[in-house]
Amino acid sequence: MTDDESSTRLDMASPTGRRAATIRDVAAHAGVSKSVVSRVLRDEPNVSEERRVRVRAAMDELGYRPNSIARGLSEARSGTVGVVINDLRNPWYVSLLEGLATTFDAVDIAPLLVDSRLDHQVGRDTVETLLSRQVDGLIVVGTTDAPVDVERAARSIPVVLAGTLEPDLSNVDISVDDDVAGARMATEHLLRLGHRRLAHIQGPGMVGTLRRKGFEETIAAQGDGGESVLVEYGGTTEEGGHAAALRLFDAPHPPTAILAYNDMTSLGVMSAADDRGLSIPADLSLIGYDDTRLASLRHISLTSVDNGNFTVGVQAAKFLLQRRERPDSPQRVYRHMPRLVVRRTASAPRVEG
Amino acid sequence: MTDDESSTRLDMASPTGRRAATIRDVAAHAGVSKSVVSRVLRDEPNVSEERRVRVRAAMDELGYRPNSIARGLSEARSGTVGVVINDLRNPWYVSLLEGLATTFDAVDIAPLLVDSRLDHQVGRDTVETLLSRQVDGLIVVGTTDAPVDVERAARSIPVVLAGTLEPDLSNVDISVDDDVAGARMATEHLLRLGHRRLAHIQGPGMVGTLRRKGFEETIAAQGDGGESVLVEYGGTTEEGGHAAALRLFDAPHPPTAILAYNDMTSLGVMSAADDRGLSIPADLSLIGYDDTRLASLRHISLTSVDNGNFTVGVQAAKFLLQRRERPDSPQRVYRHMPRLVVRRTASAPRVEG
DNA sequence: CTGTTAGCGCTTTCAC
DNA sequence: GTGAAAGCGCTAACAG
Repeated sequence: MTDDESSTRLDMASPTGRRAATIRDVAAHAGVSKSVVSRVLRDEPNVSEERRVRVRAAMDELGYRPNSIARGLSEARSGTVGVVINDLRNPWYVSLLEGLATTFDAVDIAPLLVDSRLDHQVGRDTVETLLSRQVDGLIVVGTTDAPVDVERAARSIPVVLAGTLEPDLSNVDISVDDDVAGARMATEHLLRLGHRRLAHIQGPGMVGTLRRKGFEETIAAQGDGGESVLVEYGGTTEEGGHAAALRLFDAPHPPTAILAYNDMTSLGVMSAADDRGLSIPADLSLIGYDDTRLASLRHISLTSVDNGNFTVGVQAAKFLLQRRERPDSPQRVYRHMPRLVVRRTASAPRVEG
Repeated sequence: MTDDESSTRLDMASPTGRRAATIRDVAAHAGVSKSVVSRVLRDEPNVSEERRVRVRAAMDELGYRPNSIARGLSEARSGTVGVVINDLRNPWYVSLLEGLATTFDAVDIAPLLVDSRLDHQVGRDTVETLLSRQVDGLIVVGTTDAPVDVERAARSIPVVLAGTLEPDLSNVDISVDDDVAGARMATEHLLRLGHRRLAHIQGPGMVGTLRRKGFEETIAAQGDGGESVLVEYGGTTEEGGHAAALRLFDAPHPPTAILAYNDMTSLGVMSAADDRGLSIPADLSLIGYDDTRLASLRHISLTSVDNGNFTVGVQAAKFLLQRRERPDSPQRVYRHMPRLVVRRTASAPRVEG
């Protein structure tokens, strides 16, 4: 206390520098104990109104700003969650991130964003770094290249997968869209338009498998059995889509309609069509997936499946918050129902069949 | 010491839970003092090789993971910097972010990414929140809507502007590309192709002014004086570009070439050209700015000015690190020399003049 | 080289 | 209601 008194006369409000006011300074300035200030800070009830006011005033006068790091140390939490994204350059995750940020903001949690691809390049262990920063949880956005680390992390902190289904662990929640349903909607649309020569450009992983499944099952269930059905692997990139599309065009019975794995590969299909002088949608119908900002650009105007990534992000964040309360609760999966956004790249085929 | 001994028998290595091992546990396990462990942790020299090995072994056995929060509290720093972006949805910043991340990674600093637009919506004070999280610095990416907060922040921590010139404060460094030069390169390209009816779609702020300046000065300096020169305001969005382009098309002497503020507005120009049945580049040449991933999509293949955002980000991060050492050093400005990336949207005009 | 003693700024008992 | 004391996990003097 004695030295508190002496160090109190720093009286901030001055411009540059001076060490920032601490809870102790406020206490001294208001003539109360640290405890009282701490209680006021946390809006605890058991503080007389009079002193509460005094403390608030002191805080203002000193320009006091609570140190959330110190608080975290005491409370054994950091108020941050790690958000691992595999590649920032492919911006399908943007809405998802906004969903996360919005939800976490409300409970005063800050996302620590890391690009695992970048980390990988510099040989840094993404997850380990996050853990040593004491993140209160981990959100894995999209397919990760370090499933083992994720599993390890899940042993000590809540982990949620957003927009991906792997790695599937019993204590890791999942928030995704329903890829089978999304692919079904798109395929139904193409069938209804009258297409009978259809192709799918498949993407990687479980998500890729599910979208393909939705595509094939829908044709099997709703077609007349006479359809020609092609599938080519095209990865996730424009280049992959371009290459896959060219292979499809060269097939004996080239498709009149393509359902691509995502919007990026759709762009590749569009440029392949350009290369071959095929006009979209007159000669070729095309549907993408993700309904990214790309798809909605008028110049592109790509019919696409909206995967509801904002909502998926919100739900992922909620899962994390809930699992923080009950770490051992059983796995929960949220499947968002996607919807088809019809734009200008899909129409009836020029010639039937 | 005594109670250390007793609390030591937790012997981690077990799966779920158990409180994480601390420096104290390691010390006890290795039979040394906390100080020694701390020294080993920080790779200080004055530790005997033998004990160093013992400590390392103890760390491994206990699965020890340093708590960087606690370290930060001691060292009065957090190992994080706030990165404020005005709108995550416009992805021009992606490379810049990667430049930042790469540089900060190397010195073990984690970026705390916040979208000030989002914060604004929920009525949260972006900068204040970051300050209470004790960020060691602030990077403002692109135009900010809270220049006052930035100024306030600059009084207590290092602040650097990346990709923007405002607010211009004496103790705030700036890392940008040279917009006048970039616009000049693009305009020269158009002039050399033979265009004499040129237009610019201007963007907001200082950056917008500079690009316009580069455009106009180049024509004044290198044209023959007979050019027709138009400027329309188009903001930063596709919609803005679309509207501005339509106005230009309706002018008495519509341009044969347009330099747009950025790639997004260029996309708007492309769709406006679609609307009017104008073919690019046959009827209209178009150059964008930023050389985003959009521009490089084959289907778009937009000639654009590469602003070197990765480098700009790297330099911004370096400025921050340097200013951390010498907070009162004079303002420094890094201007990256951009370069023109020629693709398919600009060619010689169909008819001369 | 090593251990002891103080903190960093805050929360959290636990008496009063 | 309030305050004193202990402690979160680590670093930073300072004696030995």
